Amino acid sequence: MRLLAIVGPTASGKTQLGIALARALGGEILSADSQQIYRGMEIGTAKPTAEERAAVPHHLLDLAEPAELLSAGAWAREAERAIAEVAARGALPIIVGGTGLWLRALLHGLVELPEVDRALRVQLMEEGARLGSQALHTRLAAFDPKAAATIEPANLQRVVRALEILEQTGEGPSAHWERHRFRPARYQARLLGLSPPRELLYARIDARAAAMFREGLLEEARLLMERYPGAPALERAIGYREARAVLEGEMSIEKAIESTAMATRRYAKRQLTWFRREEALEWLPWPVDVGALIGRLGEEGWRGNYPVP
RNA sequence: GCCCAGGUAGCUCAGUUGGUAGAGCAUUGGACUGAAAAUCCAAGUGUCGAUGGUUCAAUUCCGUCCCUGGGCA
Repeated sequence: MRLLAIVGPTASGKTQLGIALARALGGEILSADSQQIYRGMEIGTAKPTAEERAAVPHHLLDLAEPAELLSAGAWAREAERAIAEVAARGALPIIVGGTGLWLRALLHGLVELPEVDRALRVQLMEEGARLGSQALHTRLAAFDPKAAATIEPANLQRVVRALEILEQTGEGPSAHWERHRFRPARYQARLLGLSPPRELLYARIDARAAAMFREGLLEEARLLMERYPGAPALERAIGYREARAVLEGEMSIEKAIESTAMATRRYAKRQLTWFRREEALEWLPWPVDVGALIGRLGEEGWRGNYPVP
């Protein structure tokens, strides 16, 4: 099955480009964004607006409540289903998003494992907090030295995940990984990368952070916090955690804007690191010549059966 | 004008009983198989306010000056 994917760091213009391509090529958009899946988290996640969603069908937004957790695997299964639907309709599926792991989960699949056992995870994290990440890493090394060698002892999250796999399957993660290795590309995918010059990207991020607070992020966060107290997504997502600090009187708005922009810049940098490694990816020259790109993709047959407006 | 405290990395600061310095954050690079906007790893950076003196050697001690904050006038 053929599909297009537009990736890149946050604030690089993926949403806009996706819409332009979808309109011109008869496509529908599937978001690959780990935060835009949350209902109610609109401003802070820069979710496509109602107008944008009216212009082109969007999928995989608003899949969960902020209090819920959606695993990469669960999301990928949802995405497969949505892609099949879009394709069945004769439209070109266009994935738009910046969550590298989720893209990989969709395009290459993850190892086959049982769903995350929340209780087990909580228990292991508590142990980690008590005994230290190193101690759990030592335990992992005793059962699966290969996996332990690839995980930093200080990286509690990864150490715990590895121990979960061991507990749940009776087999160390390295055995699963070796059998899997992301080998099969499950779709005929054309990956396009957006990467504005760093200075410009950072300027856009700074402007966006300020705009979010100007456009009501605090109010949105306040309502969500009331409705979903302690929701992990609200504590984790950039912008929302800063908004919470403001609402709890721990931070000034100016500081929150600055801190949001800073965290976003760091996040964008990590996204770039992730996507740079993707060798099948074509980085589009900046600024993107959208008309030329549409022409080229159309000639190559990347289009749906929809009438081109 | 006088008194006190301070001036060290982009920022906040530590430090050197005299042998030209260091942490956190930022920045940059990297890792990533169901938390991924998460988590973790690595690296660079300095006319140590200026100037004169003492000394083999001054960012460190002494003098003068400049700047910042506070107090007194």
